[in-house]
Amino acid sequence: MLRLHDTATGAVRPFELRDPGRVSMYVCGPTVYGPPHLGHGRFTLVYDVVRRYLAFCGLDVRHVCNVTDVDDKIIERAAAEGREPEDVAADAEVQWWAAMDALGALRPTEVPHATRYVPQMVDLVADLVRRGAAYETGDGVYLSVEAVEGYGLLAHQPLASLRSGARVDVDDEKRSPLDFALWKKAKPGEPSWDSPWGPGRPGWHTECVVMSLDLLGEGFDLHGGGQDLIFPHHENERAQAAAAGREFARFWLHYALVVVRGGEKMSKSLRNFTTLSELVTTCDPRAYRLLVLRSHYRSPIEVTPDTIADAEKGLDRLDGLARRLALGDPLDGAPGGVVVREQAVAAAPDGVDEDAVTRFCDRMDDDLDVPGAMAGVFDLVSRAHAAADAGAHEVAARLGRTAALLCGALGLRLRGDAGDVDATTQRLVDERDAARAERDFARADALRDQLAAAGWTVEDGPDGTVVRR
RNA sequence: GGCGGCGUGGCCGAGUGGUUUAGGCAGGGGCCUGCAAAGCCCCGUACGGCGGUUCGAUUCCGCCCGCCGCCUCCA
Repeated sequence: MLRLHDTATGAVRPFELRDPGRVSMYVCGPTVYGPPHLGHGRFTLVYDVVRRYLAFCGLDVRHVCNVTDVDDKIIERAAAEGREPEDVAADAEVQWWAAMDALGALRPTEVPHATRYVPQMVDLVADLVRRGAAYETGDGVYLSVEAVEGYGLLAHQPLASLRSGARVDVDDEKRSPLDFALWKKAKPGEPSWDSPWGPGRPGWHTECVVMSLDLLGEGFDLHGGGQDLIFPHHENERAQAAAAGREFARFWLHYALVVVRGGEKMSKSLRNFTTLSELVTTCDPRAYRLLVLRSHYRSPIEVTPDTIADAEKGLDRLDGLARRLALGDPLDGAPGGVVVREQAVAAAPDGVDEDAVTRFCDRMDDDLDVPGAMAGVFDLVSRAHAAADAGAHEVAARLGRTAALLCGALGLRLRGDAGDVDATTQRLVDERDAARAERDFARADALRDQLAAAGWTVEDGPDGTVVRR
């Protein structure tokens, strides 16, 4: 039974589902106005792993991830570039999915867009006004946080102390500095929709309330995002749902942020980010997944050239086993693109090491201790090599297959092929084999140097020379 | 000012009240190899500081120091 840390209670507790066997999860996706960076990559990878693990356990997962396609940032960007806001959003969204695909993440099962839900948002805001929880001002409609039972639940702070720390500008029309916009009245040139309060657009927090409840229903299982969304975004979502008398998320799952050298968080506003497209050109995207898998989701990860290089080495160790044992990829042809434990165990003709799978799940069930689970995978790698060295090929195959299976469960594909070897390179390899057969080692070494200069690592195995990049 | 988190061996990074180790990377020794590479075996007696609880704490409690996050937009 999976146990998860819930931000609302601050405790790790059993992940009990609303509907047994089915998981409903909603994660706060991007505002599409610029290129996604490493932090967004972690976002996608963390929830990709959550989803895959739930599926691995045999659960049917609905994974909703919204796209915010109307927002101040988009409007500002459009104005600055002399473009239409919807074009800015559309282009940024294309970039978003390209980057997430490159990371090997499954697409969410549903991707609602804010602009498609405006009428329903208007209904929610009107309902909140009707209930006396929201009020109209000169520039919009605001939620009165005073009217919300338990405001501060996620921030773990009472209303008074939140108010004392508030850095927002004083607005005479707002009853409390913490009151937030549900509806923003349109200024000239801004995208707008009709409403009882005149033309305008929805505030940021409202869309997630409406879309999550529409798609997943009240009391859905899991709501997630980065730790930077806890307050005010998620607090304000919960506040609206509570004020509207709707049951909201049962669990709140927040992951820690990506930090740069020195521990400062990576963010667009600090301008210290690396885009995912840059990352993917400099390293194997699987290395970034492994980097994310090596730390717990609630710990910050430091991404630097050194930590990426470290992950690449680890990846090479995993790939090395796949090469040696010619392991297949359990994700190839997997229904839904996910590995399911029971099916995988049943399908493997020579079996898998079920003890290792159980240990893996024990670690994962403990609030997703992915690093602990991966330690077990690396342990399998060592044991598989040792078995192969000892000539116990069936044992080695079973252990190796298990390692590949568990990597696949976390969305990490191992690569067992050495990559395409071009004709020129193959000729050098053949020449080197011939030289070695004649014990002309000076020539063999010269050829190895030549191959190395071209970026190939040369390995002499029992079946002759093998090269790889 | 309020709230929360973190400080583990050269580096990254889990975990735990005590007889037996996370794991990866780097490093040292050995085996294998024509030499390498890959792989295997062995090696490092780590838990910010000061007190307290305890038979015993890195693990619980308190204080202190340092770092970070949130309280404004942000994955």
